[in-house]
Amino acid sequence: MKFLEFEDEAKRIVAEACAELGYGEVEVEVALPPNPTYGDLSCALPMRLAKDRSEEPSDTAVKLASKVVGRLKTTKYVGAVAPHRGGYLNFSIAYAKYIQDAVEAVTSGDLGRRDATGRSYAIEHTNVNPNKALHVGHARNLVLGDSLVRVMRFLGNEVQALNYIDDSGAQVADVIVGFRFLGIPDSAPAGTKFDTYCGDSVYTRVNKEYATNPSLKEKQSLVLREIESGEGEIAVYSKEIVKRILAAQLETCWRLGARYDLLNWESQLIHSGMWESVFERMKSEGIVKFERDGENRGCWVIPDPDTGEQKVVVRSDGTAVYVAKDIPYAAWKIGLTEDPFGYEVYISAQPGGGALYSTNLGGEKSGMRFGGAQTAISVIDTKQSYLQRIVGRVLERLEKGAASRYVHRSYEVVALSKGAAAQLGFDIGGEFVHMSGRKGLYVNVDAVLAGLQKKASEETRKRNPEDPEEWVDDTAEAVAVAALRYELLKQDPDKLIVFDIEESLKFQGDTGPYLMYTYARARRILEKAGEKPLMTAEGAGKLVREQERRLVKKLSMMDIAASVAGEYMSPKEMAKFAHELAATFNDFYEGVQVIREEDKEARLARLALVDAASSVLAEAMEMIGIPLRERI
RNA sequence: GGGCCCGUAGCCUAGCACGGAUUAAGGCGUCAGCCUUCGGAGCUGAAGACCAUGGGUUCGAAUCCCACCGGGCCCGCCA
Repeated sequence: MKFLEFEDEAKRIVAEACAELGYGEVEVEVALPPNPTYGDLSCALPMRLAKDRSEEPSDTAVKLASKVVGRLKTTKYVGAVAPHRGGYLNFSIAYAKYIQDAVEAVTSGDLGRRDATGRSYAIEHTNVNPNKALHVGHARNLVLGDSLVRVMRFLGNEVQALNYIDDSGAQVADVIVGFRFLGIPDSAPAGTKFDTYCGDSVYTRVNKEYATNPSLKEKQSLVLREIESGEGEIAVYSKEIVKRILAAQLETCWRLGARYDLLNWESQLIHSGMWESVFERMKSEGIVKFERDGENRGCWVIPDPDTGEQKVVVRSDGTAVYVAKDIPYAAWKIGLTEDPFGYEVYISAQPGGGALYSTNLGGEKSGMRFGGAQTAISVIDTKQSYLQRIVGRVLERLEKGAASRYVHRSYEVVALSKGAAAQLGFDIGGEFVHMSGRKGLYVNVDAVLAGLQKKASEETRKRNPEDPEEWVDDTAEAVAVAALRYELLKQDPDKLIVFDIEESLKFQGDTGPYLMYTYARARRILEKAGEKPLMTAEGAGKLVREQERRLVKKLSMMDIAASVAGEYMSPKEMAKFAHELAATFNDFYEGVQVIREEDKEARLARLALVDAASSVLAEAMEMIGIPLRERI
């Protein structure tokens, strides 16, 4: 938004001054000064110029500044420039004009989507095996992926949000084994969600049985074969169970604010014929080779050019391994294969969102097109990095440049603190432990949300004693989602999160609820004012307080944060920005009166500033999926 | 054995991509303040860090390079 214009102006006049002084064509870089007393923007160019010409940096800075000053009449937003003895040029914003334009831009809906690239993205996330309820580790994937979808859309890209359903793997088979061979009833007791029931009571129990009952393990491979063939009574039954579990999981996903465009079923991928055709191409291009002897005798392998190691893709019995499913799927995402799928509506309207489609085989395309994106982003945890690299390498061999269009957005997993494990009845040795669905050592997302919701509803009730129960519940639910999403998103994806239940029950400080609170506070001012905000040149001229300037400067930098978030596929940038903006607003709130300001022009201008700040905060919150409420 | 990631106050984190300003930024916790004033899920102040360690590059390193210590993960004809 306006800050970028301010930057561009500063760069321009420095470049012009350099040309005038005979420094030639120089690349002008600017940065935010470490301390606001230096100004609003700084440029270290004099230091570099001085070094090349063995001058004193401060002399160069002074010389350059004197030429830059002469050009200030050509700038709208650069109000002053000052040399600093360290060799810097420091620029200050011409605030009267800047405040007026920045606030008006926001009010008229210009949020500076100047990075709109119009690229197409296929972003895959969530991808939970349909045999259990989501745990907080899955939630990290979902929050990262869904926020990325939101950021990319904000930036003007066309995004398909994909959710891959592994309906033909061992994990699903285990649940079917439990129902069919251990006589476990296939309906959950009252009050328990079906996904939770299958994960907690069926999957873990079957895995315990495997240890003592070898014949049960044989049943698993029987079930697995039937499911994979897609035919027979067990396959039909499994499909029904998977649908029921998925329905329960989607409730949790929607609760967390995620929406998808397409479900990709692994069972259909297998029967689509894509693997066979990709495999033929891999053979003819020499990407895979058949091993005649050695330890991989009888297998098709992909050799690793770096290490000389081999990755088996087709076993000696002719069946394909796991990664062999990923290759055609990846190829489909970026359009390296024909699209074999039809698409049908799976759910006509997701809560607060559009239709959710599903692939089908041999059906109509119903006018929808998926796959074939310019760039595919797969949100998958860091453990899969090795396999994802192999996929990328194969794609690159199939088509030059394809590897750069297939991006593995990796992230570290969520582990449990000693305390959280203890609450689940596990006594662990160290300070944290990795979650395990098989052992039942995991924290259920619905349970976490329920705990957060309970605490939030107490807080909300205290503040709003007159409001109806229903409103309090709904508000508390939103606060709970805000708290969890923010906590999982704000931390760098490369860092392990050690989840602690007590620790997560915090609504103060650097949290999602803080953002909601700040937004509600701002909206309250606008509601109570009973006047229409109006930014005029006269009014803008009266906003000379430090808190007002900091606020307008911060809100005018949202597009910078969004473009960084998009460039590095790092939605946490938006979390950081939202928090900074909220803190800046609260500082303004404490120090500056709005409604009680007697001067009408100043009052209406300040109202306009509050209006703009709340709009920008809302936009940033939406990009990370934090719910907006007028009151909380 | 090969590879990837993490290490910043008592605790949790930001800053590292593109190296800059003798005040390294937040949050939790601790201590001291701010409700006759637009919502105290807020704000202000204090104490608390030789940025794991040792070298190197540079006028300048939390940031780049090398080494090393500690922690996590990956390297199946499992999925």
